Amino acid sequence: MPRTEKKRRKYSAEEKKSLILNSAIRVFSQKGFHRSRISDIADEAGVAYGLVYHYFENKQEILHTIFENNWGLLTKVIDTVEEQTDDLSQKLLLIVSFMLDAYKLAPDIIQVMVMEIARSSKFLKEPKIEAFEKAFSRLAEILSHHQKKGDIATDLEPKFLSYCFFGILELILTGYLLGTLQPKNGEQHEACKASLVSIFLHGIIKR
Amino acid sequence: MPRTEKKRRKYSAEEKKSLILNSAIRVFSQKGFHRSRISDIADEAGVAYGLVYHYFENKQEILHTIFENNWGLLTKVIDTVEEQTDDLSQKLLLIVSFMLDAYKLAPDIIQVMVMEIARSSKFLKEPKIEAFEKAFSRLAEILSHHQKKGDIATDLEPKFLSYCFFGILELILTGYLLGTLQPKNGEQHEACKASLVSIFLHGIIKR
Amino acid sequence: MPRTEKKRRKYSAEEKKSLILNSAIRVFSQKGFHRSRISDIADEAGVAYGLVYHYFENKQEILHTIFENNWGLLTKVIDTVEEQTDDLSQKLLLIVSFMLDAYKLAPDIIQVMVMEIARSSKFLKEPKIEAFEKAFSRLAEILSHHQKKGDIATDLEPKFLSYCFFGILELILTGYLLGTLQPKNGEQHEACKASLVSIFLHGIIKR
Amino acid sequence: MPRTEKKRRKYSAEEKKSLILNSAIRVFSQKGFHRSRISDIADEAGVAYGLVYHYFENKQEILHTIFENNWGLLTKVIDTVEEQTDDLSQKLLLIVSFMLDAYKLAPDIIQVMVMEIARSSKFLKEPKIEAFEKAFSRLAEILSHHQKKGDIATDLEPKFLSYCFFGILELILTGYLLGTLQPKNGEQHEACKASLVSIFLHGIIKR
DNA sequence: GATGAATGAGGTTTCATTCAT
DNA sequence: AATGAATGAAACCTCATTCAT
Repeated sequence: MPRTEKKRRKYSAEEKKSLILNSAIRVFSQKGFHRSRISDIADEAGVAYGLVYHYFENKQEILHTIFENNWGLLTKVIDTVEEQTDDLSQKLLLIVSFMLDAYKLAPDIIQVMVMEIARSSKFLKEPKIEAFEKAFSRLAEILSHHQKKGDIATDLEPKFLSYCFFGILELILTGYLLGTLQPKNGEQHEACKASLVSIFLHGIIKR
Repeated sequence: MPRTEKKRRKYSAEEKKSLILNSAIRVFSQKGFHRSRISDIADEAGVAYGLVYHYFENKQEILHTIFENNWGLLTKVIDTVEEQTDDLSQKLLLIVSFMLDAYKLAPDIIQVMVMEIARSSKFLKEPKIEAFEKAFSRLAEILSHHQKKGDIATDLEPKFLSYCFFGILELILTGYLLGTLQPKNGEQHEACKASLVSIFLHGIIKR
Repeated sequence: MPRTEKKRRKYSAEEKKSLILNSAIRVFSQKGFHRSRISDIADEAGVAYGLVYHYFENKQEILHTIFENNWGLLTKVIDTVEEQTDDLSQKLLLIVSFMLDAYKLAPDIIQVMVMEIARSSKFLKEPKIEAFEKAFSRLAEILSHHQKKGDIATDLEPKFLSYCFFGILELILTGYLLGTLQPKNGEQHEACKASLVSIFLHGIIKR
Repeated sequence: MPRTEKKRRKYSAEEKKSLILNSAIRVFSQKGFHRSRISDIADEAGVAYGLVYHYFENKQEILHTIFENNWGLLTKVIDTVEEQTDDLSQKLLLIVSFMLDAYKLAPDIIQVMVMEIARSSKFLKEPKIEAFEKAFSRLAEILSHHQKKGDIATDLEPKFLSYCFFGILELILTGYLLGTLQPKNGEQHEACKASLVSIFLHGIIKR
């Protein structure tokens, strides 16, 4: 019977959970959270739908886990940006890079984060909005620091700017996701990142 | 007493439809589209839920109607902006004004448009994405015109800029809606609009 | 105002009721009773659906009226057959003629009578089954009379034969209605009637 | 106590499906298809109504399954009749026997087949009419064979005769189902079958 | 761990019928 | 007589979740 055992033991518990989570991301991304059934996720993962409940409390918790796993990454990037450089434009480029590269690597995750979580956050328990808020605040702090340094015009509110910055990123990603904006590749992809930073820093006016 | 007749026919058909539509906007805005039941809408309007089906095919059509009614307004604003002025910054200000004022006047509508429609557009029928796309394209045309005039840096793609611009607006509104960003009033509200245009045109860097 | 009056008075009350009834027959025949909505009938008649309730108690009563109007005709034919001739085969031919001609003249009525009323009679109030029963009994009486006269084999139960006879007619009509059996025209239509009588009287065996 | 375990899994999946199907037959037969609710079926089967949807797409599919399961039996009987005997009257007796015995064994099934399916077939998807048609055609072929053999009068169309034959059977069964015709038992039941065959073959005229 | 049968709350939708105008 | 807005019971169906095996 060890042979059969092995077949079943192809994945460890943690791997199985991951498998289900990734299936969920794919399914949510394709059909949207509300239109996705637990059985869709289970089918995608190739497991019985009852098993999903071994690893997750309920459907909502799956979405929550996706959020936790990935939003943390952004937070971490923003947090470590300070350590990497002192240059404002470099800092912004790191954030832009992270997000656009993330789209390249895992558009499904971005889809879910942007579309499903942002959308429903208003109706969720407080903690999720707080998490969002934290990222915005951290960037605001960075901007505030540079404002004090004299890099940024003093009549602009850092928090407000933080929303502007992420707004640009979010809608560019949305355009990519909807297929109405063509994502670039290779060098152009990098140029695109620089462009975004430049637009935010210097605007679009020809100087 | 015919004038004060309270039971039925207080409203004309068109008014009743409007009543239901506005109730739907309020309910969708408070609970989100998926969490809203037809009976919630009917209760809010003070009618039997069967009546909702007298005026609308189904729940989705209510959302669709909200979209049609309001997205058209934005499209019209963008379309008429050209006739009002030749100045790029004035044009952008008109658009910004329309959207931020709309939030002031009817935050519920903005909530529904941004959260329920914009973010779930991927799952909607094609035509809706097209409608979105049209607004982006119209702005892109305007920007393209000014690029040719020499107002805008030539290395920037108008369509891309169009997404940046609306992205800023969208996330500012989202911040207002989530309550994480404080909307301003009166003069400051106007200053805020000018700020947004200025950020887009000249960036945030101190000159 | 007499002019307007006239327009409205195009139909008398009785004519309007007839109009609705005939529309109902057409609609029931096409969609079946349960799938037909009152509004379908009203549309077909070109009136408001509320008006249907001026002339009929409810939907069921419409069906009931169709039954009453038309089943009576068959009963009358069976009842008067005795007066017309003494010959068994002539009597049966009169009944067959009536039913097959009725199909030619008004297949919709036959459709409704056969499909909607016969089928649901089990679930209706007693009276309807009684009415059916009466037609079968009357024919049974006629057959019984001829049995006593020595025309019909004595080991056959007249009531039983009555069901056989109507069964033949009913399924031939059903075949016509379903389009799986080709109705004949003109002379062949008459020959068909004679055939049916002959089959019932002498069987199908070659003599 | 595992043997007497009463809560769940008393039946295998296939048995449970059968249980629901048989409950449906009973309910349809008593109340008619349209008047039967899914919950009636579930109650009759002693299960939650959601379970019905575990085994069947929808209500219509239940009816369809009943049809498939049982119409197939008749088709098979007609198909195998040729192998059993060369005598026309024996062949017809086998078919008559099958149908009248089926009524004895499972009047509910006959009720549903005759009342709900046969009579509403016009509104069902094409395939169902085709299935009916096939049985009629098979009998027509058999009759055609005997016509060529010289058993049956040459001026009669086999397809037409096939409708006559099934018409007789159908209305006799209808009489039984409506309770307006007394079904016989034992020997008389057998005599009744013979009678039907004889009527079809030799008619009712005293020779 | 794994399965999928079983449950039933919850929501949508239909449409016969009523009734003010 | 005529209209169609209004009502709400009724039924279907979905699917998250539980739980015996």
